[in-house]
Amino acid sequence: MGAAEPNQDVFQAIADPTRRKVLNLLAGQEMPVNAISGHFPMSRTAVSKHLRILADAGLVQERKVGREKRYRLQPEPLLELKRWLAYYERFWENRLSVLKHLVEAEEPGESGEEPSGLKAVEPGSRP
Amino acid sequence: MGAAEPNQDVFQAIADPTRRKVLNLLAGQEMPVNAISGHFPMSRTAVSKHLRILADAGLVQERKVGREKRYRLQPEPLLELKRWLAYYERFWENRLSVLKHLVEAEEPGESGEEPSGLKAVEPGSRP
DNA sequence: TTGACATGCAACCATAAGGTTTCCTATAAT
DNA sequence: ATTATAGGAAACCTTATGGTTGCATGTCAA
Repeated sequence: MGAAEPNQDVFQAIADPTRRKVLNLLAGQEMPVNAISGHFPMSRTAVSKHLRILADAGLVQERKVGREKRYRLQPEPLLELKRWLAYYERFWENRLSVLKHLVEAEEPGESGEEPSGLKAVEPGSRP
Repeated sequence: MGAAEPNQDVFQAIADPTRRKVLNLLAGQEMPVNAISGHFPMSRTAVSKHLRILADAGLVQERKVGREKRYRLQPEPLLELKRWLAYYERFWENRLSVLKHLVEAEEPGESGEEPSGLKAVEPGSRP
């Protein structure tokens, strides 16, 4: 592994299924490393490395309590993902309104955007 | 590389910056491989492999036109990402609302709000 | 036809990524 | 003091991943 430099990419961080599961675990509560690693078939060290990657991406926050280190979810970096996604959202909404019923629990009146003439701009960089 | 098995993971597919840029290129229009690879500092073959990965993830669709193969965006698989994100959205919305309360410091009437005891369920699997 | 263009495939390469084991350092607990 | 617990760091291994070059194939243009 080798989480070399800080500020890892969020897309990269959530690419791994194990890390996504970790995020899920930490969603509800704060947890120490041992408790977390108990949910995985790999060594504690391996989980620890995943935690470092998540921390580098800013997705979890660590807090030392006694001899243990508790981790908690820090969802803010996911905003970048959300913005990226929002850019493409218009494309599929445009094409398949039939699939709309699959997108359950969607807020009504999200955004009334362009009908068709969609120009390609770098997603994630909005004025 | 070696795009071994079909049905690659979407999270994995969008983890690579090059592939995200490819998606961005294909957002507006359909493009042949050569035109796509023209936007990258790597060989055409390399881009072609990225296209295969995207295709395996269902994010692009190919269509043969004469001697060229045109690719177009197929955003539907991003729905999975959206659902995954939606699960975590509540967490940061929760926090932001707390922040909002702190900043505004308006009223003492913040009783019936966030119990903060959000239970962890597997995201992406909704009843 | 003959040749130029557009792509795919195979073989290969270097490095990153996920994992393991072994040790080392703090902090409790007895 | 001594021992047990929680976690991290170093060294190492294996496989994925991103990339290259060279060759083969299909298609359009002359």
